[in-house]
Amino acid sequence: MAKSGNTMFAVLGVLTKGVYSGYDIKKHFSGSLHHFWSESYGQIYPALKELVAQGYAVEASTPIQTRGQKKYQITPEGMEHFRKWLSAPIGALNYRDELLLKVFFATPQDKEVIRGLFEHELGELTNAMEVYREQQRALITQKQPPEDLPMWMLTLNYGILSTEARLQWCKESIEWLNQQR
Amino acid sequence: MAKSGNTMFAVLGVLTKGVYSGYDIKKHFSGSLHHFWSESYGQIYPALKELVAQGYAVEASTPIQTRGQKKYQITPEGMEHFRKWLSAPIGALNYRDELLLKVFFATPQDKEVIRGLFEHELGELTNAMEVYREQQRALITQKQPPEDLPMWMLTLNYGILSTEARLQWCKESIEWLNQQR
DNA sequence: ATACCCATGTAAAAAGTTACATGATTAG
DNA sequence: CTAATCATGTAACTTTTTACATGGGTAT
Repeated sequence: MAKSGNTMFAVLGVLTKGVYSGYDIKKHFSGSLHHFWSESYGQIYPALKELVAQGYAVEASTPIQTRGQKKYQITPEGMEHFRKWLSAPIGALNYRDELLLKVFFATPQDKEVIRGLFEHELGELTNAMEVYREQQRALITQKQPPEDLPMWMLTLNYGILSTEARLQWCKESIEWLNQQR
Repeated sequence: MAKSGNTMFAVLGVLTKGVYSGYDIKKHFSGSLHHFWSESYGQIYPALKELVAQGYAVEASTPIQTRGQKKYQITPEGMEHFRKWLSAPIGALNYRDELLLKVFFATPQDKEVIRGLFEHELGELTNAMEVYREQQRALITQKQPPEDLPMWMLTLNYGILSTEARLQWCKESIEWLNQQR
C-alpha cells in the first residue's frame, strides 16, 4: 500500500507550492503539469493519506472550509524529504510512443495509412503549440512575477522545443511520403 | 488515458517481420525498438499465449529447435488484425518526464542541483545520439536494403530530431543557469 | 564439472485507470 | 427546485515490473 514511486513526490511537489486539497492538486495535473506529468484521483487521495501517515504533510485547518474540502500542508520533514528527491538522479525514462511503433512496423504498402496518421498528429501538435504559446504569453505578461517563474519557463521551453521537433518530423515525413508516389 | 492493450500489437508487430521466439522478441524490444517501446518477459510470454489462443499466431514447427525454443508465426487472421490496428488512430500519449517534474518544482535556491541534473542528462543524450548515428550508418551501408528500411529511417529520424531538441534545451538551460550566478 | 549464457515461464507486487458512491454548494 | 459543479473517496480492474524457478546447451 505504501507508494514508493514518483507519485508521492509529484503530489508533495504541488504541496511545496501552497496549501491545497486533493481536488486542487488534480487541477494542477490537468493544467500546467499536464504536458509532462499527470495523476488520477485514484492516485492522489491515497498518496495524500500516505504523506500524512509518514509525517510529510498535515491536514491544514483553514478558518473557512469551503464545502467538504480538506486542505493539506507540507511539513518541514516533508520539505526535507522532497528536496532530497529533487537532488537525486532521475530514473530511466520509460517512453512509449504508439505513433513510432506504428511507423516502425509499417511496410511500403501502408504508406497512405501512415500519411493519415502523420496528418492527424500534425493537427494535434499544432494545437499543443498554441497552448504553449498562450501559457508563455500568460507567464510573461504577469505584473507580479513569482520567484518560481524562471523554472516554469524552462519547462515551457522544453514543451516548445520538443513539439517543434516532432512537428518538423511529421512535416518531413509527409513530404517524403508524398515524393514516393 | 486511452488504455493501450498495445502490448499484444507490439508483439504481433514483431511477428509480422518474421518467425521468432519470446526470447527473440525481447531482443527486438531491447534493440532497435528500445528508444520508443519496450516490453518485459512478464508481458511477452503471456501475450504470445493469448495471440495463439485467439488464432493470431501459431507455434511454428521448425525442423531444428535450438534448445527449448518455441518459435511463433503470425497467421493470416493475425495479419489482418494487425493491419486494422495500424490504421486506427493512436491514443493519447501518456508522457511522464521526471526531469521536467523536478525542474518545474525547483526554486531558485535549487539552481545548482538542477544544473547537475542537466549536466547528467547532457551526457545521457550525447550517448543516445551516438547510438542513433551508428544505427543510421548501419542502415545506410547495407548492401541489400530491405523494403522496410524507409520506415525504419523515419523512426530513426525522430530519434535524432527529438534528442537534438532535448540536447539543445539542456544546453540553453545550463547557459541560463550560469548567467544567473 | 562448473560456469555461463540461452530460454521459457509464473507469482507477486507495484503502479495506474476507471467507474462508481456519496454528499455539499451554487447558479439559474 | 433542479441541474451542474465541487469534492472526497474507494473498489475493481488493467497494466507493468521484478524476482524467481527451472532446465538445456556450450565452452573451458
